[in-house]
Amino acid sequence: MLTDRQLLILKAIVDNYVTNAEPVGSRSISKRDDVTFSPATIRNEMSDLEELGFLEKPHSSAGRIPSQKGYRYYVDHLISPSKLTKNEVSDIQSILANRFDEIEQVIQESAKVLSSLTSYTSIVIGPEVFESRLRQLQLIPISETQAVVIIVTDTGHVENQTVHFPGKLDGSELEKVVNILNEKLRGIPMVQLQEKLSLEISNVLKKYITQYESMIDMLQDVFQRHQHEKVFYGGKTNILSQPEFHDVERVRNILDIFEEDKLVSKLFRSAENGLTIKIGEENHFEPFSDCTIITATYSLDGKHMGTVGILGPTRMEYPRVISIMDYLSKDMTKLLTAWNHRKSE
Amino acid sequence: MLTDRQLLILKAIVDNYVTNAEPVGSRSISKRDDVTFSPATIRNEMSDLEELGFLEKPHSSAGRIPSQKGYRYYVDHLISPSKLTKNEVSDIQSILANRFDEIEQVIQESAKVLSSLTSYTSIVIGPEVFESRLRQLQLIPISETQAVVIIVTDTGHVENQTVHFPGKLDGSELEKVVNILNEKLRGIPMVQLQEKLSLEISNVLKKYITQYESMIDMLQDVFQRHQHEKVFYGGKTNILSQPEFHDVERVRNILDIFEEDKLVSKLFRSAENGLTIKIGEENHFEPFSDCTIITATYSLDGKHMGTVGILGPTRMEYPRVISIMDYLSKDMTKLLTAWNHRKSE
DNA sequence: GTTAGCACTCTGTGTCTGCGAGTGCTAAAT
DNA sequence: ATTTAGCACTCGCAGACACAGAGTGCTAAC
Repeated sequence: MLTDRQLLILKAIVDNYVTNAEPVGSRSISKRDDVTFSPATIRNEMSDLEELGFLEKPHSSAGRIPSQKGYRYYVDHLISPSKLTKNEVSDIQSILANRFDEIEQVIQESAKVLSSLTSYTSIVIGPEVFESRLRQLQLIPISETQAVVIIVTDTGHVENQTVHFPGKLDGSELEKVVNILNEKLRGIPMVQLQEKLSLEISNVLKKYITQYESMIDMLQDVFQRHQHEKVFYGGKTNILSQPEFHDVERVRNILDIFEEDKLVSKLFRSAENGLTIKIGEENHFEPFSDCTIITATYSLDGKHMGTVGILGPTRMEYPRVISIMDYLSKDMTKLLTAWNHRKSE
Repeated sequence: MLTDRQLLILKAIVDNYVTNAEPVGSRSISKRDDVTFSPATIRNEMSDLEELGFLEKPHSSAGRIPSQKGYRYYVDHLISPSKLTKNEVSDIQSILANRFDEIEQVIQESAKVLSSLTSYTSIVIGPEVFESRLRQLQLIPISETQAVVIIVTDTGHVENQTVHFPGKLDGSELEKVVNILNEKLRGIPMVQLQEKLSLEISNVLKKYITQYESMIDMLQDVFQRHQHEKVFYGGKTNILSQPEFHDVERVRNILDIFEEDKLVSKLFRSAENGLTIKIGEENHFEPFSDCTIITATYSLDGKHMGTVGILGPTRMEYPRVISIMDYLSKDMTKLLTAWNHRKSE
C-alpha cells in the first residue's frame, strides 16, 4: 500500500508530466505549495515508486515519467472528475442547438466538438446496426436488369445499394416482393434480417416471383453488407500536435489505421456500458501501445446505441477528458431520447 | 533558345533530382554515358541555366535543383510519355475485372490503384452532379411528420436525405407529388432541378397539395444540397513517405485540406478536358506551393464526367505519372461507356 | 570553345568541452 | 528513525572546432 506522501508525489508527477511533456525532477515537485519536504526526500520516494513500477526513467540522469501502471493507478485512485468550464458546457450544448434530421448529423457534430474540446482525435461510432430495426424497404428499378435497394431503419438511417439481376425485371413482381418484405420484415432488428429471410420469407416469395433464387441471393447479400457500423472522425490530425507524435513514420502508421473503418470500429467499440479507459498496452494493439483510448457509450431508451471515443497519448489530460466524455455521452443520450419522442409524436 | 547541350543537361538534372531527391552536381552528370563533355563545361552550362531561371542552388556550394520554371520546361519539352510496364497495365485493368454495380465502386477502386502505382496521393472526383440527370425521385414517409427523399441519377448514384414537415403528412398527397415530380423532372440535369422546380412545377403542385410552401422549400433545399461532387481518396498518407514532407507541421496542413471535400474538389476539378499539370505556384494555393497536381478527365459518351488527380511533390516522376494517368482516364472512359451500354440493354 | 587545375565555399560529421538538470549515496541533523 | 544537506557522479545537450567531401567559379592552358 502506498503512503499518502507517495500518492501526493505520484499525482504531482503525472500532473506535471501531462502538462509539460518533460520528465519530472525532484526539485520541481518540491516547489509546489502542497509539498513541505525536501527534494532529497522526494528522490527517495521516487526511487521507491520506480521500484514498485509506477515510474520510469528515460535515462539514468533524467527526471521520472509515469509508467503505464502509474497512469492506471492515477486514473483509478488519484483523480476526481474536473468541473467543466462554461465554455466546455456551452460547446457541447451547441450540438443540441442545431436542428437535425438524422442521427448521423448529431454524431458527426459530436465528433467535431469532442475533438476540438480535447485537441485529441475523436472517433464516434454510429448507431449500431444490430440495435436498429428495419422501418422500410424499397426496390426501385433503374434499368431493365438493375434496381436500387433502399433500406430505411427506425433510427432514420438510410442505406442504398444498386443490384442487378440475370434476367429482366417485372415491375408488378417487384411490387409484390416489396409489399411482402415490408409486411414481414418491418420492425425486425437489422441483424436478424438474414435469418428471418431464409427461414420465413423465402417460401412465401417462391410462390409469387419467377426469379426467386437470384432475388433471395440478392437480398441476403444486401442485408449482409449493411451490418457494419459507421465511423465518424473529428480532428484526425490533432494527434500530430502532440510532441510524442513528431515522427512521420509513426504518424503514418496511425493515420493509416483511420482509413480502415472496420478495424477502428473493432478497436473503439466498447463492450461495457459507461466509461472505459484503456491505457497503452491495455489496447492490445501495437500501434497504440503509447496511446490511451477513452470510450463512453450512449443509448436510447436504455438500449445501447453507439460509442464515443477519444484517442490521445497515454500522457493525456485524464480528468478533463473523462468529464467531457461523460457529459457528452449523457447529453447525446438525452438528445436521442428527445429526438425519438419528437419523431413518434 | 536553349542549345541541345543545355537541354540534355537540364533533363539530366531533373531526372537525377527526381530519383535521388538530392541536389545534382556537375560531376555526377558527367558520368552519364550520353554526356561526352567535362564537369567544367557542365558547370558553365549550369551557371547559364541558373541565370535563365531553370535551376536553383540551395546554397552556394551545393549542386543544382530544378526551379519551378525548370520543371515546367522539362514537362513541356523534354519528356516523352514512358511506356507502361506489364504490371502497371495489369493493375489498371484489374479495376475492370471486378464486377461493379455503381460508378462509385469503380472510382474508389481507381483511386486506390492510382495511388498504389504512383505512391503519391490520388484524388478522384466522382461523376459531377451537373452532368448527371435525375432518373427517379422517391418520398418515403418514416413518421407522421418526417420522410426520406431519395434521388436516383442516371449514373446509378443514389442520394438520400431525411426531411420533416411542420404539419402532418398525407399519404395520398405525397404519392401525387412524387408522381408529378417524376413525370416532370425525369431526365433533367441535376443542376437545373431548382430552376425547373420554381418555374414550372410549383404552380402545378399548388393545385394538389395543402402543405404547398413547405414542400417546395424542402425540395429546393434537397436539390441544393446534392449539388456537390463526391471526392474519393487513395493513399492519403503516401505523401508522408516523400522526403520533402518530413516535417509534421507541413504534413498536418496538407492532411487537413483532405478533410474539406469542397476545397479539394475546387482545387482538383479540372476545367479543361484532357491532362493538366500544375506545378508549384501554378496551383495558386500556398500549401501546395511545392506540390504538383496532375489531373485528367474521364467522360461518358463524350460528356465530361469527372476528374482523376494526383498530388505529389514538384519533384515528381512526371513521365511515368503522366502515362499512367492518361491510360487510366481513358480506361475509365471506356469502362463507363461499356457500363452505360450494359445498363441500357 | 573546351577543359584542367586550383582556390574557395558551404555542409555535415565527429570530437571535445562545459553546463545544467537530475540522481544516489552518505553522513549529519532533527 | 526520519529527514535533509552535501557532494560525487551520470547523462544529455548545445556550442566550438576541425576536417573531409562535394561542389562551384575563375583562370589559364589546350
